[in-house]
Amino acid sequence: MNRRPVPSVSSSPGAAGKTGGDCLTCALRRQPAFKPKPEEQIAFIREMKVFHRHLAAGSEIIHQGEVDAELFTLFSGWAFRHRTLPDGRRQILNFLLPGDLLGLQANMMAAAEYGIEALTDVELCQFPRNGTSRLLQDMPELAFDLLWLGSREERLVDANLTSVGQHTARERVATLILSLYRRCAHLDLVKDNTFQFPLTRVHIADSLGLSLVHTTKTWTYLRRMGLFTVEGGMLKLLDPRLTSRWAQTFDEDWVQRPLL
Amino acid sequence: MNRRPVPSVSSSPGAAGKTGGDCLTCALRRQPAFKPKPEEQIAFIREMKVFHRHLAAGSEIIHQGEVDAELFTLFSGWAFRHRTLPDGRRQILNFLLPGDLLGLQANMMAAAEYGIEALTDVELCQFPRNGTSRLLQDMPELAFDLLWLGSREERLVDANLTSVGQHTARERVATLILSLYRRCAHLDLVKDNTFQFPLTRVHIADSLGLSLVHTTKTWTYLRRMGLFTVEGGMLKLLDPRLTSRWAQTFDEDWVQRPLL
DNA sequence: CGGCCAATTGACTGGCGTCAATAGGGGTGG
DNA sequence: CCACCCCTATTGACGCCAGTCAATTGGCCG
Repeated sequence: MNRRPVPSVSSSPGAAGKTGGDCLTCALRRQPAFKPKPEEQIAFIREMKVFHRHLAAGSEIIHQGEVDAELFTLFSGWAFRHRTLPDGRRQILNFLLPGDLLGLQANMMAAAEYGIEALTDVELCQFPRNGTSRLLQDMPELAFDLLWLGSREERLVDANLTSVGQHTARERVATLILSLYRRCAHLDLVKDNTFQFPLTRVHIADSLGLSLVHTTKTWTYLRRMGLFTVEGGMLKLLDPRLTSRWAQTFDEDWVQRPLL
Repeated sequence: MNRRPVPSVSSSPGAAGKTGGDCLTCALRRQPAFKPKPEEQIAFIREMKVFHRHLAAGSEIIHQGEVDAELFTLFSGWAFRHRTLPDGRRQILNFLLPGDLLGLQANMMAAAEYGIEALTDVELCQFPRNGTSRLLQDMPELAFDLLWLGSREERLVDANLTSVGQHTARERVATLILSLYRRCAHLDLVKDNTFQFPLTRVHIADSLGLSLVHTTKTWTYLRRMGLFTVEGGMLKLLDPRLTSRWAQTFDEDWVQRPLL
C-alpha cells in the first residue's frame, strides 16, 4: 500500500517582481517549440500578468483545497501536480515543465482538488484569480490555446494512468524516463541525450504507484541493464530506442504548442 | 500483469436521424443538474448538430488513432474512454454518462490517443469534425463551457489515477462504485439508492488496473460485507456512508454544469 | 442440445510492499 | 576540523496482496 506520514507544509513566500520579464521579449517564447502569437495577444497577456515570481524548490504553488486559485505559466524550472489522501498517501498526477500552464482546472472549479509543488527553483508568470474568465471575455482568440493546454495535460494524465494501471514496475520507470526525455527534447533541454533529472526516488514512486524501496530496485536494475547513466543530477539516455522498447508505449505527435 | 488477447473490432453502423431531438426542447437539458443556457446559444448548437445517432452496446464511437475525430454529446446511455496498448492490455480512463462531451481532446489534437466505446445502447448528438474551432469562432460564449467540461473530465481521470496508484483493491472497487453512484445521483438516475450498473467484471478490472479474477473476488467480498446488492443489472448501495469510508476518498463539489 | 460468454472459486505463484540495517552527502555548531 | 544530525539512496530478508492457471457453473442463443 505504501503509506507515509503526512509531511509538514513547507511554504516560503518567495520573491516577486512586477516585471521579471517582458512578455514581448520573452526568452521562452522564442523557442521553436512554441507557436508564434500575434503581438496584440502578447500585449494583452503582458497587461494581465500581475507578477513574475521566484519560488524555491519544495514550495507549494497551489494548495490542495485552495478556493479561487491563481493561474500561472511555468517560466523556468520543474513542478508537479499531486493529489494527497487524508492518510498521507500521495499520487503525483503529472510533471510540469517550462511553458506549461498551472491551475487551469482549479481556476474553472470551485476548489482545487490537487496541489502543485515546485520540484526545483522555479519562475512563474502569475495571472489574476479570475484569469480564465477575463481571458475568455476580453481576448476570445486565446480560448483555443487554453483548451489545447488543458487537453494536453489530460493526455499526460491519461498516459500516466495507463502506465500505472497496466505496466509492470520496469515498464513504468522506463516510460516515465522516456516521457520526460521527450518533453525536454521538445523544449531543447536535451544535449547529447542528456538532460536535468531533478526527481528523487520518492517522486518517482509517488508518480508510478510503487513503493519507495521497489522503485529504487527497479531503477537500479534498469540502470545496470544499460538504459541510462546518472551523474551530477543529469540523466543520459544511452539508447532511446532500447528504452522505448522497454516502455511499451507509442509515440505522440509533437506539434508547435501554444504558450500563454 | 494482466494481458489479454487483442479483441476483434466490433463496429456497427448504427441508425442516424437528422433530428432525433430538437435541442430547444431537449429532455436532458431540462434536468436540474444542467446550467440553463440562453436560447440563442441553444439555437446555435442545434444549427451545428449534424446527427442524432443511435449506437448499439459495444460499438466504437471514436477509434484510437483516428485523425480529425468528431465531437459528440452523450444524450443517453453509458460509454467509456480507454487506451489500449499494442499487446492488448487496456486501461479504461473514465466512464461517460449522459451530458458528457465525447472527443474534445481528440478534436484538439491531431489524432485521438484514446478510443471511446459504447457500454450500453447510446444516443449521441453529433457535431462536425472541426466542431471545437467553429464553436469558438462563432459562439465564443461557449468557450467557458468547453473548458469546464474538459476540466471536469480531467478531474475524473485524476481521481481514477489516484485510486489506481494508491488504493488497495478493495478501496478501488468501493471508490468506483461510489463515484458512479454520485454521478448518477446528480443526474437523477438514482431511486431508493438504486441505479443501473452496466459494467462487467472486465470493465471494472480494466478501469482499476486489477486482474479479472481478483476483481471478482474483491467484488464478492465487498458485496458480502454488506456494501451493496445487485439484481437485474441494478445496483443498490445499502449504506453510502459506509461505502464512503471504504473508498477513502473526499467529496467533490456538485454545481450546475454546462451542457453543450 | 451444444457452443459461447460472464462469473465464480480454489490452488499456487510471484511481483511488489514492508521492515530494517547501512552508507553517503550536506549542513551546522562545538 | 570534526562530530552530529538529517535526508536520500541502497540492499537484503521476509511476507502478503494480487496475478496466473484451471476447473466449474449458469445464462443466452442458435
